[in-house]
Amino acid sequence: MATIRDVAASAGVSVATVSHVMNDSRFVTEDTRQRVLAAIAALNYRRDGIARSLRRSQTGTIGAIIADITNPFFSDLVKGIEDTIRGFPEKLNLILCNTEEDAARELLYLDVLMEKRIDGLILAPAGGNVAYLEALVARGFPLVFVDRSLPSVAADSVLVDNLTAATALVAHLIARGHRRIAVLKATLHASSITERVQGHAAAMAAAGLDFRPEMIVESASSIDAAFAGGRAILALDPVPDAVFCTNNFMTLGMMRALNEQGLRCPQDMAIAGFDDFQWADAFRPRMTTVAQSGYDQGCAAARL
Amino acid sequence: MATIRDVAASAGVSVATVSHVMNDSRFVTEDTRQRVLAAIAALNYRRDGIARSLRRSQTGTIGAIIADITNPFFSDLVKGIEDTIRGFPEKLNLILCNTEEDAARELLYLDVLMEKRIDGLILAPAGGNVAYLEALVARGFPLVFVDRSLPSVAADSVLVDNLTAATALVAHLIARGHRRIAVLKATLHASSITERVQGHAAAMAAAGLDFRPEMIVESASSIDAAFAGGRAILALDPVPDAVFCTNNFMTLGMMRALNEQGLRCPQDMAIAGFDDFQWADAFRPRMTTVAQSGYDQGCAAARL
DNA sequence: GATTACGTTGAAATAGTTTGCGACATTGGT
DNA sequence: ACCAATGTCGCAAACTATTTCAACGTAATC
Repeated sequence: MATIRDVAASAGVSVATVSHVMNDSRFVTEDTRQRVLAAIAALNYRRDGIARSLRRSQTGTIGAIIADITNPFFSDLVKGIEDTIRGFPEKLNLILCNTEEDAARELLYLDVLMEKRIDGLILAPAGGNVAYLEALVARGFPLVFVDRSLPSVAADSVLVDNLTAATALVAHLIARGHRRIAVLKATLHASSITERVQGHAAAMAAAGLDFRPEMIVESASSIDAAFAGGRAILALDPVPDAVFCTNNFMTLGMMRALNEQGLRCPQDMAIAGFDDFQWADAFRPRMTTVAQSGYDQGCAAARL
Repeated sequence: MATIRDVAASAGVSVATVSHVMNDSRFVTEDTRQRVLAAIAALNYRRDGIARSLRRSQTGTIGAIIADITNPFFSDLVKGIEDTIRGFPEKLNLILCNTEEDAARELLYLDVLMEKRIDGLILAPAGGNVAYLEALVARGFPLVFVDRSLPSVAADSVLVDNLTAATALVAHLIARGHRRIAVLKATLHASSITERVQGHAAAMAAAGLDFRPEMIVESASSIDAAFAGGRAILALDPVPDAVFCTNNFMTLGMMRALNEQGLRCPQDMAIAGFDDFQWADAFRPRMTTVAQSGYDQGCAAARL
């Protein structure tokens, strides 16, 4: 691999000049510039981004630590991030990490990303690691939360109004005559999920309906786990006439449980879900969902 | 930020010793090791991965250039890659790039990833850039293709047998009595897609059915484009009794077109698709699909 | 008592680039 | 002919961790 020194020697100039033509960082006569460019082409020289980063102390990479790229919400989000950073003149790119909602894994990733000297981080926090993150923003590190946030950490965040949206969604179910509305709740230490559950409670209370705690069924945030949770809901006595699913894994798992019992939606049980997915509109049954645009959230986070 | 020099001073040893305790690269007496560790903890020192990479000439990052993270096939694939590299003792991580099937963007990404000195690359080639890639493998750079490959580039690749799978799928349609089987083809310069179309032709020929070229409708690889393509197929005369969709975007677009016309699947028209998606089994209609595991392909590629 | 061997540590070279400072050359004005 | 101003470029010092080579101290051997 040719280095900048080889190019300089080949073009008969100093390494400083080569650096300046590559970065347009000061004036160089057209003649010497052409000589340098020719040498670069002849040697097939590419500058070494590592050495460059060391000197400039910025790497041109940002990190994204999310829960699960397999979840359409997050893959939309990542797409939004990438589409946005591609617009910048500095050639940024993205290091992707999946925590699977595991705070220990999040910490591991935080450490290695910091070691890699990323220029900024977009994080859907799994919870925990609060002190670590506080220290980060205290140092002035560019951190932005997405999808959820940690109250004690003073970082920008991109969020939707989960409480209002969930309240409206459950109120809609109530308006359509449903009374026994269960919740299939993902067990996450994420502010988004707890807010959605609060929305359910608020809507029920506003309609003067009471519900017992056992109508909130928890399951891990995966389709398989939600399937089991869905079964539990169908086994409730009395059986609910509607269920509010706190994210799209919950919705899918619930749907699967319904299918398994040969029940139909919405005749036998209505399903209202948080998170839409673009595939849904080609299929039956149609469900009531609150859509949040992962893509737009990704764009906003990247701009921050 | 503390440097290794600060740690050395604080522990009363040389920087060399600090380096060696961090890397276990030579024996250090337990006493001095403890002093060093204590100094590291006291200063909250993290080593600088950039300087480290410069010296060791490896970065611990690999690149993944794929078509579109929004496509469940690719997000499964990326998940497979990440789950696999997390198992390695060196802390690897992944830089993700979406080409949207654009060879020019692929080239851009190739350049910046090379500049970043990635240790390896997993690539779903958009086509083009052949010379560039040939030069890469000639230099001994670790490149592995995934989902598709470029015949002239001598790199490892992880592929499914598209021809056999597509042939079997179309033969299945024929066995169920379908005769006029159209193809909704994604316009990609990807070997995978052309092989699937060849599979359709092979199955038709084997059954003694002939089909006219206008029964192959092309559309860009997105749901919206495939929706338009699906309309075109429904406008064919005579109208086909089945459609083979070459990837999951095509399947979704076709389904949407069917819905729009109030047609039902499979009564009015059968749909067979390449690529399954895990959401599908919760919904109606059920379709015939050939499933390929993006996850497993990602694992295999990462191991290579 | 001197030499060898071994275990442990330090000093300095190294990686490839950016950048502040200064050197040299050319031009224009007086 | 001289001075100042401007234009163009080179030198060398950063940046931070790794690694080689050499040196030190201690113990063992002849």
